[in-house]
Amino acid sequence: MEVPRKVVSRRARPAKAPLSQQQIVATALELLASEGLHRVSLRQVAAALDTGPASLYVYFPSLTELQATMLDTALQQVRLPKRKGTSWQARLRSILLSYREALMKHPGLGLIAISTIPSGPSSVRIWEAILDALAEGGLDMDRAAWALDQLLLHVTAIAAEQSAQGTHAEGVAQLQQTLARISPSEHPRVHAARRALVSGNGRSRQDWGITALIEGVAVTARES
Amino acid sequence: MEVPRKVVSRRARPAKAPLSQQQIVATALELLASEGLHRVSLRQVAAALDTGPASLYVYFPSLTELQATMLDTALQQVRLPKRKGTSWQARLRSILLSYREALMKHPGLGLIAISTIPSGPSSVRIWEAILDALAEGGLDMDRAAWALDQLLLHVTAIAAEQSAQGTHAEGVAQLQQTLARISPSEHPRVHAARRALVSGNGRSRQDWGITALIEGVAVTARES
DNA sequence: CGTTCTTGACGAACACCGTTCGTTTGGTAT
DNA sequence: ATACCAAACGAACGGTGTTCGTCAAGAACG
Repeated sequence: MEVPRKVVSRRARPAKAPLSQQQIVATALELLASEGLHRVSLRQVAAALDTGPASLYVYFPSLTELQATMLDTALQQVRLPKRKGTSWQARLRSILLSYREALMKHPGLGLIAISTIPSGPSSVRIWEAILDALAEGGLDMDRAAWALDQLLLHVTAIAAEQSAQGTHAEGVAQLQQTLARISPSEHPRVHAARRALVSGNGRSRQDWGITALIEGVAVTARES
Repeated sequence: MEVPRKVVSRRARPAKAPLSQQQIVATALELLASEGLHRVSLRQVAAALDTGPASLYVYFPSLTELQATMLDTALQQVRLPKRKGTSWQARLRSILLSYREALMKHPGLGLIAISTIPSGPSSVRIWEAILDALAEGGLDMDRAAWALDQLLLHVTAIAAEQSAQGTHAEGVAQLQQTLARISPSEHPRVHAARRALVSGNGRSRQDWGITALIEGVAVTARES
């Protein structure tokens, strides 16, 4: 049995790929949606583009930079409500919910988002909208800046948590087991709430958390 | 030049290590504190213990499990206030601040915490204290369970964010650069707040965020 | 039209990583 | 003294991000 030494003539593949930043990012996001985060490596993305890992370094200086671009691209889909008759809290809430949705659309993006500081053009656009809502709520600039940070942090954390759990759901089983073994005498509150702690699809819990944080922000605005 | 084939006699190293779970975890935490998170690999921990990576698998089935144990060990240091004359909000706040401090003591632990669901004995102890405070605040069980989840998530996110930034601070520079280029006409709010967005040591901002979230939780309790 | 120059593509290699397999070994029970 | 057993571990497998030097194709220029 003889090993064919020469590869297919370079002419066999018609023109190869032009290869561009956008194409790479699109492929990576596609891969992220179909496979998990742990399958999105530089090499896998390169393989999906039918090339080697070194080729991508022409367009991105590092994997981190690629991920940042992926994140910014995904954040383009965040919808910003027009300034209408709704309250500023409602507007804020709708932005944050859209933000969460954008992150969750590609599982794993949440973990990327919490490891980097998003500062792409999409982010700036979102910041503007959030600051606008906060200003209408009466927060001064410093408070608004703090609020912006903490609000986005919270939403990002929600997405990250879900990303991680989606990846390896064995941690949930671990939690259930722990809760089942709780001693009623030693930890009565936990024991009583052991069902509530794992109930819910998470969605309503997250919604409630976001609302609560906005409410808290509003309260500190009033008493300032 | 001849390669010395035989290693040092096994007798040279007096009795080797007894090697135990606790010792491994302690070494790993030490390594995490001194070096960064990216230096805490199975192999590095094993090397610090003067052994090979395979040896650790006797005590931990995977790196993830090791990290979970590290996390739980670190959370043992969270201080729970006695039920005194202070308000339930103040008690809750003090627990969460201690939680944050425990995570931040070892940079990188935050990222571990957000990727796993802490369910060790230390966590249960903390849950009990938090649920107790929330019950005093008048929250019913389901709400309290949600609040517990969101509060710990937020604190964990704070620690994770700081862990990531500490690892590679070049993202901060990226942010500063982005803010410097903001067009005043296109994004007036962001431009006006560009200083406030990077000011502060983060500590006061985080404190404020935690307080705001607690406040929000309290509000929803009142109106339930 | 022929030649130089630039730049994207990429094969190969480096130093890591988590994990597994099979063997060795030291202490304990028989 | 012997048999056993679990801890220790050397070596390897398949993966990772990144770097380096080379190659080819197109542009620019004489």
